[in-house]
Amino acid sequence: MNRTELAILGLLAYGPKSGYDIRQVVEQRLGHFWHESLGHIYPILKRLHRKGWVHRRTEPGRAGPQRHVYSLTSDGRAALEGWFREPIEPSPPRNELLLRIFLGRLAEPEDLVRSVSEYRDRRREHLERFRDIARTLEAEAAEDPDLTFWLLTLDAGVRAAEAAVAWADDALERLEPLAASNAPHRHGKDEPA
Amino acid sequence: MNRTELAILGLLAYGPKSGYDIRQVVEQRLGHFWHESLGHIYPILKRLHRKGWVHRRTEPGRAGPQRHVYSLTSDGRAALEGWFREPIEPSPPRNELLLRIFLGRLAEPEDLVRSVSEYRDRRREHLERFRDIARTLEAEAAEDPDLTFWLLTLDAGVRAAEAAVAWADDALERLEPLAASNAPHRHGKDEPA
DNA sequence: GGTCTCATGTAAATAGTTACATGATTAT
DNA sequence: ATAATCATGTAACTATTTACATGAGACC
Repeated sequence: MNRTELAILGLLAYGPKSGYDIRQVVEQRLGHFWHESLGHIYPILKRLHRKGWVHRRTEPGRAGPQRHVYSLTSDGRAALEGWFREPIEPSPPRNELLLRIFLGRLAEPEDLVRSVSEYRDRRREHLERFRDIARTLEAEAAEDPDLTFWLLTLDAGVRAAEAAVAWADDALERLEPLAASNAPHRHGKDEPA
Repeated sequence: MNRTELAILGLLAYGPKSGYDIRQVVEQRLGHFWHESLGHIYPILKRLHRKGWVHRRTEPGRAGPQRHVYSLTSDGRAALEGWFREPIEPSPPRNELLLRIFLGRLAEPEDLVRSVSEYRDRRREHLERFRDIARTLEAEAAEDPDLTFWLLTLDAGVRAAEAAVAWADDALERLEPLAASNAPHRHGKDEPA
């Protein structure tokens, strides 16, 4: 069962939505751990409809483009519930920064330092953003029955970002000396064995 | 420029390899942050050859299947060096566990608890494995010029896994009470708004 | 004799992104 | 006027996995 299908079913369980709506929700609420493009959402909605997991209604009395609103059918809800019962299998890792570090001996140390710095900055921004959102949610959605779950996803983001920043700080301490000793007088780079 | 192409170029920079060899190295050395399947490696090698980034040599005097050994050309090395100079753009997130947590109100709390427990166990195993490998490397490859870089990738894994386990522990503390109050007397599940 | 590892590759399918195409409404 | 937002969808492309197909040699 496709992950995108599940994500969409999950969001529809909270109420009917158009493809465009789904995109908004994914971007605004799931953005820190999930991503979907419109070019993917529309075909998947079509597929879900073919399978009978969603019902499609065209909003009447609209000028311009038609608005199609989708809602969960009972089959769709059953599929969603089935997913919750299934184990999650880890997705194969692909961390481009770590690939670059691993091959680090082939690179100019300054390039590694820059790569890690940029990563650290990005993760620091995430950290602040996640904390901000968590604070806002705690204040403005204090009564929401979903609050616990949302805070858990944010906390996961915060912890991961903290660990990433701490790693990057440490990595920079080890990489900067290499760049410093390399910079003053540059000959040709050593060929790897 | 394709990430798999880069990974393969990077490994070939350490010496000529066959597709099969590359698979072994990816699995054994890059396994904690990178993945490639054979069905992907072979076509990519073909493509790299077409682009003139690798040279292909068929090993003579072998019975059975031919062994094709690839090595970097200077164009290939240039491509690799270009990559080091380029910024890394973050890949769109897709965290299935967090998706499940986010939609948690739709699930049975026990299912959430199980999902998080399994995740925690998996990450704990990673943690031990990474620490093991780091210890082994420090002892057996103390002189290797790549050691620093390898240890950095492992440290990233260790820190990420530690943060993940800590998060999971905390999440379980918040989710288990929900499961407990749910389990004794189960009526129908509440419908979401 | 059977299974594991070595060794290559192709084919089919799935997943997903980006660019294209269209056009109304609303705010500046 | 013009840009942004609302709104849908398709087409082309890229990436990637899994299954299939083949066969030798080594080990048990």
